[in-house]
Amino acid sequence: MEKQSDKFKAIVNAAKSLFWKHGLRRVTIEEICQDAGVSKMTCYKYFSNKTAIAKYLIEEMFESGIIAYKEIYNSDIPYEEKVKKVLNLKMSNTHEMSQELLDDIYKNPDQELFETIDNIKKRMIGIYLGDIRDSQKTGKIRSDVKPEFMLYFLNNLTEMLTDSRLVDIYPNPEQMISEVMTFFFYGIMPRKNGEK
Amino acid sequence: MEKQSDKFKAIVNAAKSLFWKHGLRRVTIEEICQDAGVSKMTCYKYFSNKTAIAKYLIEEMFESGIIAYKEIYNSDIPYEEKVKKVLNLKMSNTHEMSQELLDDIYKNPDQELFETIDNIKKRMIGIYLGDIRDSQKTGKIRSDVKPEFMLYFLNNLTEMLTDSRLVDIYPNPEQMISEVMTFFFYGIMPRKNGEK
DNA sequence: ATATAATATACGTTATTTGTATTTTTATAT
DNA sequence: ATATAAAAATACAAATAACGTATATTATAT
Repeated sequence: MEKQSDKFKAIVNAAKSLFWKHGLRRVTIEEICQDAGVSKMTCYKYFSNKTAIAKYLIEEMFESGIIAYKEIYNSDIPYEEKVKKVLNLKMSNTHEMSQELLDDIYKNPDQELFETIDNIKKRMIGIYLGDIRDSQKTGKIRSDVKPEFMLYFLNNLTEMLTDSRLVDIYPNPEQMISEVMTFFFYGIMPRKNGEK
Repeated sequence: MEKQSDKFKAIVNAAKSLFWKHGLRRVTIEEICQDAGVSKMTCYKYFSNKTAIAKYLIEEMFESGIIAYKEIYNSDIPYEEKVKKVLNLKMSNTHEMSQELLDDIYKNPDQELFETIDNIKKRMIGIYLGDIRDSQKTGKIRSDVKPEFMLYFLNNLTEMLTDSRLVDIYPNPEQMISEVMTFFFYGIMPRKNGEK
């Protein structure tokens, strides 16, 4: 029982470090098995093919992403802090996954992976939208904004935050996030007297 | 004339960044061509196959390495400084070339690349040995040491300097090199009075 | 000893890569 | 404009590599 799961973990770990470094198409199953110290047959016991391994890894990643997000959202810190932390989380997630891998996933001929990601995305959108509506009800943010617009804008923000044309303007990412965050919360208008 | 060399450079550059990142076997010629923005036929004009491109790149790299070394050796700085700089050079060279690539080269089925590197190494050994003998004649270093032993020891040093078990002992690489250098020049015995 | 699980090996089947040949496009000079 | 040369696009057979499965061998534990 425990030995099985050891092998399983070995396969998953080997696959992860290879996929994360080289993407999907450059990595072969035999290579994964070698790195995992496991025979090909054992690998096929757990996964029917390479895509299945990738699928498992991606699901696992998103799952832990959701948990990390929920932890931030449910924590007892100011709302602005939460948004900042979530943005940071999303940024680090996209960065740790190589462009190589993302490209391979989206260009994948069999659309299984694409659908997997699509499903997870839908789940996350649901969670996000729910949280935004919740925040509107409790007066954390303006309620005369469509949650969908807000979500779209947030996604756009994370893209912006990884765009070198923006990044290069600031000496460090923290300063960039601060400025973007302030803009996000208060817009470009100068603060009125009395507003903090 | 100039356009040709542009394409050539594009191919070489694309191949270099791909090889350096993924090694040899993961990279295909078509991929190189795509990245270089060049058709496959054009690529085959300049290189007969993938190995030929790698061969060119490796020769170019070692060539520039030799030039960099000679520049240090012929420069007008204290002998100890020279050795330190050469060690630094060798360290950065091995680091910039990924382990991935080195593995592929040594495991390469056709031994052309291996021979290429072997030849270059022989050339470099000749240069090194000559310089060591020269240094012995001019009294820079003890003459009762076999140059071959010295060279072997120097190569061993560069290996040590990239060994994490050693690296982890020091807060930064510079300090490590300093200590190793002092040991290399003076051994473990305390300095005699009057010696600087 | 026997059953179980993993490994090693071999192998036919696909899929990919290679290197070349042919045609089409593009650029350049006359 | 037209001829010429060079590169790109396309197509393709041959070689190679990867896939997935079957079978024999070797450990391991009961």
